[in-house]
Amino acid sequence: MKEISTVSETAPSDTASTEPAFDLFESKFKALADKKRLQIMHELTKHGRVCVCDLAEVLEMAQSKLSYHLKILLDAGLIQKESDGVWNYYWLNHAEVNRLLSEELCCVFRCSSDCC
Amino acid sequence: MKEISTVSETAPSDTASTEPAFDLFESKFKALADKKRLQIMHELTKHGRVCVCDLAEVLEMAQSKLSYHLKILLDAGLIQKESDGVWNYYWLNHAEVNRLLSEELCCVFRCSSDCC
DNA sequence: CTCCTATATCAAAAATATTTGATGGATATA
DNA sequence: TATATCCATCAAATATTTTTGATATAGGAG
Repeated sequence: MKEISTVSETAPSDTASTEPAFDLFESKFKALADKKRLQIMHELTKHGRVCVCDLAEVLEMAQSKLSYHLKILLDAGLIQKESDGVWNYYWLNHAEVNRLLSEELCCVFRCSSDCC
Repeated sequence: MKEISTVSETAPSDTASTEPAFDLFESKFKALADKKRLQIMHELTKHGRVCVCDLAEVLEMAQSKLSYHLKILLDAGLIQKESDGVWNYYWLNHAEVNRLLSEELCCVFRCSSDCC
C-alpha cells in the first residue's frame, strides 16, 4: 500500500449517502448502451412521433424485439409513448436526453432539425 | 400496416452508410452503463489522478475486479493511464467525457472542482 | 538474489441481457 | 359476428457481461 495517501484527505463522511444517484444513471446509460436502441432514438430524432409498425419497417426489426427495446427506453425515461386506437406512438423525451447528453450529440439525438 | 406513411418521405438513400457511428457510441455508453464504473469515474472526478491501490481501497473493490472495470473505461477512451514504477495512475479524459455528457452532469463527472 | 507489493490477465462460474417464436388482448373493418 | 392488424408479454434458447480466485509479471527493498 502506498504511504502518502492522496485519497484519505477527504472528509470521512464522504460515503454512500452523499453520493450521486448512480443507480439512476446506470439505468439510463444501460438504455443507451445498445446499437439497436441508439438507432431507435435516432429514428425518433429524425421523424418525431412514430408508430411502432413504421419503426419496425424502417429498422427492419422483428416486432417483438422492437417492443422489448422500446420498453427499455421508455422505462429509462428517454422516450415517451401514447396510444391512438390500435396504434402506439413513441417520441423522444428531449428534456431527459438533453439533461444527459452533450450538445455535441445533437445531430444524433438531441434536436429534431438541423441544429449543427 | 398504416396507410399514410410519415416515414417513407425521407430520401431512399437514408440508409446505413450515412448513419452516425452507433457502434462507437454503443461502446462508450456500455462503459458508462455500470454503477461500479460510474463510481470509479466519480472518484477520478473528485481526486484527479489516482493510483489503482488507492481506488481499490476507497471503492472497497477487489483488485482484479477493479482492473477489469478500469480496462473497460480505458478502452472506451473515458479515462487515461500512466505507469510510474509499480504504480499505475488513472484519471478522467475530460475532453471525451465533455464530448459525450451534458453540462448538467458536471457535478458528477465533468469537472474536478465546484463548477455547479 | 530473494521477497514483497502493485497490477494485469486468465479461465470457470454466475449473473444479466437479448433474441426468437408463440400467444393473447384490443381495436378496427366488413 | 368473423376476421385482420397492431402490439405487449411470456418462456425458452442464446449470447454477453461480470465476478471470483488463481497465476504471472515487473519493480523496489533488503
